[in-house]
Amino acid sequence: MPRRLPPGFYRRPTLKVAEDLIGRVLVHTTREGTTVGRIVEVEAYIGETDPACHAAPGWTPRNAPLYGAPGRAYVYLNYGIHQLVNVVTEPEGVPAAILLRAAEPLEGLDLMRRRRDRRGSGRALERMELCRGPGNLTKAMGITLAQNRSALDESDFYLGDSPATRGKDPGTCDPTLAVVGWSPRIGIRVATGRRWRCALAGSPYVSGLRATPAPQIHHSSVAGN
DNA sequence: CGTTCGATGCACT
DNA sequence: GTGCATCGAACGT
Repeated sequence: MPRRLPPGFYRRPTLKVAEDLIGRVLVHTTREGTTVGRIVEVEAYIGETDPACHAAPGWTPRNAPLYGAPGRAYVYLNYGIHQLVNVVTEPEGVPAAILLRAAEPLEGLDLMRRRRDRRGSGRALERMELCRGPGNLTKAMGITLAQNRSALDESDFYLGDSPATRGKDPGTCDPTLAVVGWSPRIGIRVATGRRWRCALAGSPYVSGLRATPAPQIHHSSVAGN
């Protein structure tokens, strides 16, 4: 079993946490079973001065989790349909979070398919499609608004150290060796100059491959643990 | 390939 | 009333 990342992991500069998150595993256990995915794509939303951050208008009941303790989940409803999951970063009081956008499915693929399966017609989803995109990821992993504010060091869903395996599939690797690229965040019309989307270079599990410019490779090896 | 567009719910003005 | 940190079906080329 993966080891949970401690709250201190999240109580750091958000861009650093974002980079460190690539290659970690997301685990969620429910009555239905356990699903595990390796994080390959995230986006940072930092502070009231970031116009794309939900904290831009200042504190509200909705965005309150952003101002709370790091290492907790911020889940919200998007477009009335999709539930998007973030992890809160920075010291308490600094509103910032990281949106989980895509993962490489590792365990519980059948359960993911059942959760994703759109009613009626449809071929079986490929592994690559199960957790690609923030709305798809939460659906496949069974994450809902019920997880809002939950503490990842004691919740039944959490982020952890990745298994030691690496390099079996294209674009997969250990977080201590992850080569990441930075690009503009997807789906927003403001602050497009901020390249705060971080993805595992070359991963086929990343979303928006057609829609966005290739991530800029800037670096690097991330200090593990 | 590509682009458009409807579904859908809620926070905030 | 407006505008989303989206998705995928349905079309056009």
